[in-house]
Amino acid sequence: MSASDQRRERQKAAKRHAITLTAVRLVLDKGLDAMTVEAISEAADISPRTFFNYFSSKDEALQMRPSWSAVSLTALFQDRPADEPVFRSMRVVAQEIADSFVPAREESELWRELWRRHPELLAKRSSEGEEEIFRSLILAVAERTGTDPMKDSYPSVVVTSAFSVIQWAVRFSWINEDDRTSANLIDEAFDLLERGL
Amino acid sequence: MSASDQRRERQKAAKRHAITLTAVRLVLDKGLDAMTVEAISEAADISPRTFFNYFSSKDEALQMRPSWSAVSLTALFQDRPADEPVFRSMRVVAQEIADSFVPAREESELWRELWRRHPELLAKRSSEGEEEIFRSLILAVAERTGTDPMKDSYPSVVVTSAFSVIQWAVRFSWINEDDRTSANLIDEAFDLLERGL
DNA sequence: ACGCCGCGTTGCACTCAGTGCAAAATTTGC
DNA sequence: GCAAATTTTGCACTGAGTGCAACGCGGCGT
Repeated sequence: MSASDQRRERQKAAKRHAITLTAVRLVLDKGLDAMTVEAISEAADISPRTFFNYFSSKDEALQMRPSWSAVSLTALFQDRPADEPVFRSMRVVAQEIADSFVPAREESELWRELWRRHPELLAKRSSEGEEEIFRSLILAVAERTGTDPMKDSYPSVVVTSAFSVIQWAVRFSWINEDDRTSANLIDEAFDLLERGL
Repeated sequence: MSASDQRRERQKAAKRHAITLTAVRLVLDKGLDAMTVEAISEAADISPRTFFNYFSSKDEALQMRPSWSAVSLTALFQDRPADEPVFRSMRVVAQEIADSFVPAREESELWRELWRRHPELLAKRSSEGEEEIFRSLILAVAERTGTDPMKDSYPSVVVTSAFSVIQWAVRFSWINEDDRTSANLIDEAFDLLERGL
């Protein structure tokens, strides 16, 4: 039961991933307009109805599944030494997020081309669980600094600005030809924010 | 023609605004789920088809029309003295945006209640012309500092982090009971960013 | 071997958003 | 009051997304 349950999970994840790749190829092949649920389903050899067993919306099929969650990111932050400066700890979180946008090697070109042609897709991503991540991280920062996030702006400002530059760095590095990686860009941006604008 | 054209514009804007108010009241009354295009149209006494002559999507009816554009905001920035520090100029832009989220006095309670119950709507807003605003402002900043925005991160970091805290400030001030206005919060946040995190 | 069970897949019918087109209604200029 | 321009509307259609019930299939006990 546990063994076969896990196997099922793996199979399900694999199939989901296969559908995603099919969808990406379809978009690169025929364009975004041609990407109907029907077309994806046919290409992936499943029924349209089954598509929605794997994705709750059409767009979801074009997004990479994040390897982290609000919980794991917050844990990452909280596991840092308590006396480390808050903003230093945020860098660790930032790099973790940036890494999650690096696809497997064989797929790298596929995604790069998709994002180059349709940069909106790289933006759309975030807003999903973002709300919860923000709340959770802001609370964690407030706890570290011993302040009340409803009174002190610092935790909110740190988290929101950090995430905004993370998003910028990821987009920039994937859309443009540039020898700087998103990790590099995040470092540059964090340096600027740390020393003040 | 110029005279009556302008009148038409005003009438159209007024009608659009009336529909928006109808939609907001409908949501407060019956909930988001009940807000179908058909329901809005009926309440506003127009045909469903006409609804789409005024709005290109259902959600658009629940958003306040910004009083600015990429062009006007960039002009605002560029009209600042050339020797003023960039970040100082950004405050002006920030306050302009914050002001645009203050509804007319009689409608204030309506919007506040809507945003309190459905904070997503306050977030959804931005992404519309955001892309263009960012590009335009980043270029303006780069011009002021005499740098290449593809090489120097500074302009991008300033603009993206500024906008992220603007968004936070607006949301925070409208959702929570707090005696600080969004202008106050933006000042606090900009102080933090200016001196460094 | 038989039948039962659990689970993923599928078909079907339905609601609703959104669009193109052409006809009808209304407003405007003269 | 008439003709042109503009706005409103009906209609038909595509496509997303959902609930439900049926179907297929592998495992499991007897």
